Amino acid sequence: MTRVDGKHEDRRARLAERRQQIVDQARATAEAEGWAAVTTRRLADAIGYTQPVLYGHFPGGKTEVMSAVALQGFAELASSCRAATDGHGGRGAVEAVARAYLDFAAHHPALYEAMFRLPIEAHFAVEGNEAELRAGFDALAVAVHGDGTTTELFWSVLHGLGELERSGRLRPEHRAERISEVGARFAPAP
Amino acid sequence: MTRVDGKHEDRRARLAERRQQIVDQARATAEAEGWAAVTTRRLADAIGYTQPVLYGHFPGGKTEVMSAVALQGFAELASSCRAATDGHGGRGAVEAVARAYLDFAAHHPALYEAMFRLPIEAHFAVEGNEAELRAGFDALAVAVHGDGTTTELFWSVLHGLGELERSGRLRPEHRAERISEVGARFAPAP
DNA sequence: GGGCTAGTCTAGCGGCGCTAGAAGTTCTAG
DNA sequence: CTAGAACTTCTAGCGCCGCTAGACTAGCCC
Repeated sequence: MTRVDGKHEDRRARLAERRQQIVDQARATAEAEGWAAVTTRRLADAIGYTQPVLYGHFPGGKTEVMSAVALQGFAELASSCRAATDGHGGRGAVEAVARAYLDFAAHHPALYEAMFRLPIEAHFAVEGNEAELRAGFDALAVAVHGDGTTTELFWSVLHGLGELERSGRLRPEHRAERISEVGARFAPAP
Repeated sequence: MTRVDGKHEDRRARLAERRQQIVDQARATAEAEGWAAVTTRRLADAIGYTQPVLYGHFPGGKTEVMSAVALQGFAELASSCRAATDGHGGRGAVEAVARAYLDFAAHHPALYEAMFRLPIEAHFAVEGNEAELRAGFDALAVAVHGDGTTTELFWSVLHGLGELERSGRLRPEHRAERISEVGARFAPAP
């Protein structure tokens, strides 16, 4: 039985590793050349297999791969925002989180795109994503120290800033000023 | 000479009309079935011609068509926001503009997508778009009555709210509350 | 050994954006 | 009046896309 279990274990591990390879490769390619350059053929090729193998791991095709990448993103963004509040409070925490959020969006544009450009149902279709999505929101809530509506507004500013900065619609040289003003307008009342 | 001019006039008019047909058809199809359903073949078919004719009007292909649709959108959004401030001042104006902006984004999701999902260079590549883009920003500036940075921030909240609402990430039943809070946080000092 | 299952691949479908070059039509110049 | 230039439009095709049916191997169980 141990042998059989060992085999099954092996198999599971091999599949899991390959699945991760796909996700990593997709993310890397997207970040380097954009999501349009991520095709099922290229992806399958990069891991040394053919398309049907990829579809074995992700029956939903490219969309499901993007969703898996996005899930990683949500975890990383939440963690970045939580880390940013360390040692800060009040307005300082708000600005620190804002900076962390915008840095994340700026440094991983393709990842951020997967997280927010995809219809949300695509994410919820995958098991256990809800907690991940929730965690990021909570990290913002801690910083602004407000009710749900305030947090939603805070999130919206950050998301809006990230998108507009990325598409070159805001003056890059005024970035620090914008973050400071976010602090002024969203700092919790003392 | 009048005859020759008349012919040329005719030709210009015919071409302009067909161009407009393409733009209108693209917009309608996108709004009804999403931009993925807008293909050069379908578009050409819908106006009773073939693909090369469409490419004669829009050498940049689908992207350039989207850009033309987006341009219409910028004009309409700016006009909506300007109209919203009429008869309001201070916080009232801010909330009115916010409501107008979000209504626009909610009622024309495909149009809004063309405006902001497309790289900005695509828009500037078309002659005379800069003024259109500027006009919308100015309408926001009037409402918040602040400097450039404040307006950028106000724009970011609206854009962020629009995108997150559209993708179902904010609680729909708290929409009014969010707009009211935008008013509270962005009303110009009296 | 002989059948069964799992894993993988080949080959193909329909559709995409885009374009070269043929064919038809209208205008112009001699 | 006619020959050719210029314009307009179409046919047909390229290479790529996401996705899938069915053939082929290799290892396991009886």
